[in-house]
Amino acid sequence: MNNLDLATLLFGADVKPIQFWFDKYPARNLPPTAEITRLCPSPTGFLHIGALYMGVINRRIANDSKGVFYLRIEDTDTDREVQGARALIVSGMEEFGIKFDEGFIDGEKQFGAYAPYLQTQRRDIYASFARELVLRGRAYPCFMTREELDIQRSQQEAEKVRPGYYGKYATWRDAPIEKIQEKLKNNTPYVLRFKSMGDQNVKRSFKDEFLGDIQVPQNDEDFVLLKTNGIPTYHLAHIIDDYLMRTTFVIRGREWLSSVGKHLELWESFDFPIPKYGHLSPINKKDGTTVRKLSKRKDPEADIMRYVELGYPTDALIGYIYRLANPSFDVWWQSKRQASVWDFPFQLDELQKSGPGPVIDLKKLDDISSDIIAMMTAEEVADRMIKWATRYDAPFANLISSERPYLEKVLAIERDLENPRKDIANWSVGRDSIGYFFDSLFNPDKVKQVLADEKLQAIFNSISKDLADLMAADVLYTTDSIDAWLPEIKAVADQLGFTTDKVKLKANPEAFKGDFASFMKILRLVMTGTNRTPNLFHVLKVMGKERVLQRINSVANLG
RNA sequence: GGCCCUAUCGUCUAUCGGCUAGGACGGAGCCUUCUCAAGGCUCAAAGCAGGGUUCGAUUCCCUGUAGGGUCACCA
Repeated sequence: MNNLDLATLLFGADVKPIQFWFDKYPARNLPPTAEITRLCPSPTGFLHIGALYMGVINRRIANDSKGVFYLRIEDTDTDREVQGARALIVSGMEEFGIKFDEGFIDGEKQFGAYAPYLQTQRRDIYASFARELVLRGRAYPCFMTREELDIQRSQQEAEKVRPGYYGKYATWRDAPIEKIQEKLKNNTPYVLRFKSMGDQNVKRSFKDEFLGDIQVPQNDEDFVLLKTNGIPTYHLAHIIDDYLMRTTFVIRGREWLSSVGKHLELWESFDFPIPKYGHLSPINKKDGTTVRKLSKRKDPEADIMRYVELGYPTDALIGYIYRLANPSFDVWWQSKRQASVWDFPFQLDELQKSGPGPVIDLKKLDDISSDIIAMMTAEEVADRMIKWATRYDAPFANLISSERPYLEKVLAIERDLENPRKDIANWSVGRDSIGYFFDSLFNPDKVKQVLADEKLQAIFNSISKDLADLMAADVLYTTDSIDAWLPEIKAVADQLGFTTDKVKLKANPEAFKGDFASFMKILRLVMTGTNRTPNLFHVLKVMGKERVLQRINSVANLG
């Protein structure tokens, strides 16, 4: 009995030799500097912000080296697979403008010369390579049940030795062929294990692209290559897929760092060239006093669609991600706010390497986001706001899109300045920040309440009739500049018994209703119901005379 | 517990032995002003601890401490 006999016993005679796959998937025709990167999510739920982070980095590395970036979905854990998760991954990346050169068009359809990009559709490939390892004497079947493994583990723990399937604990490693044949004859389930040649006590040096040179112990575990159901574990699938798809740069989570020993030995057992590896820390969040990884189950902010729902432009999140990846984003952004975040000169060697990983900070996202929105034209803001509201706030969408020209005028206020207005961080604040411009959202009752709270109700009541008359002057709405408008509105205040002369007011407070500022405050509240508005000159001009008079009357008439 | 990684303002971080430790976000104050936002100016805010090496250590080394990761037929 030799390796070939064992291979045939395990896999039958029909499995294709690995050369078949080498022929089917030839090397890519790319310059040697081109990086081939990939994103390999598991379809276990929504698209995690960490996956987007990985996606941005991998996309940029491929772009900057004129390489290829592809999507491969790792669904070897059939138990954890969530229905529809594949489609969520594809649509989510698309939403954020991350394109794949190969992979999936939607949750089902695939494209690219190295297809399939879904691991459960690659079982024939894995079988060939698993068989190859048997031929090379580097893999063998193991018939231990989970119960037996558990018992062995407990014993190891009791003896205070490192738990695991290695060395003398690798029961089936050198089992006589008769025993294997017997088990096989009875159809006993088995896993295929790797036959490790490593020594845990020997360190080997490993270069991580982000962490630098580190020392890792050699692998000595006979870990599982094929599960009982014939599906490979991550370890086997990773090596085969990344070899056949010619990945040059594997970027993955920090949690894989302690598996590199296994992977290095696997690469070598196949005589495949080892790609570059880079391990990145996860994104964390502050939970009370502790910092922990953003959890798919517990943290809504881990879901990238959450940011879309909140109305952040997708570029804001991309910018924020660049910022996490490259601290120099801050400096660049300061001088380039009008640029697209995608133009950021991403530097690979700047990727953060500190241990725990960054803590997510939504305030920074707001900052970047309001910068981005401030740089948009009114037309663009209108488009995006309507688009967002159509999805998440239909009544508001109907309202603002039915008065589109008015909406654009509203959004144009203080936008064409050198330092444009920066008061919108996401579309969901639209209602609060510009809602009062629209009559159906303007509530005279509320305005009255605010006036009462501010103790301005009595003054307003005493001037409301004259105010309406004076505000009917066309000049208040036709002047082109604040400088020209201000004297006009001051004259109105004057005629109503307010004064701009603080000295006079102080000398004789009883003679006046208040200063100019308090007049403006009343006018502002009557028009908008809030103290937080742009310059009143613009507000009145955009609202127009009719609306202004109507609002004065509606607030006054409420008794 | 073993192994691996990491350790600078509240947060993200810069510093490739010379530091009065820099920037950004957030915070405070002032200026501008009809309010807000923005903008300008200013302020508060950090090197985990202890040992070495060195003329000099945030930077290099050791120990401790803390955090993270990992020790699955999960990825």
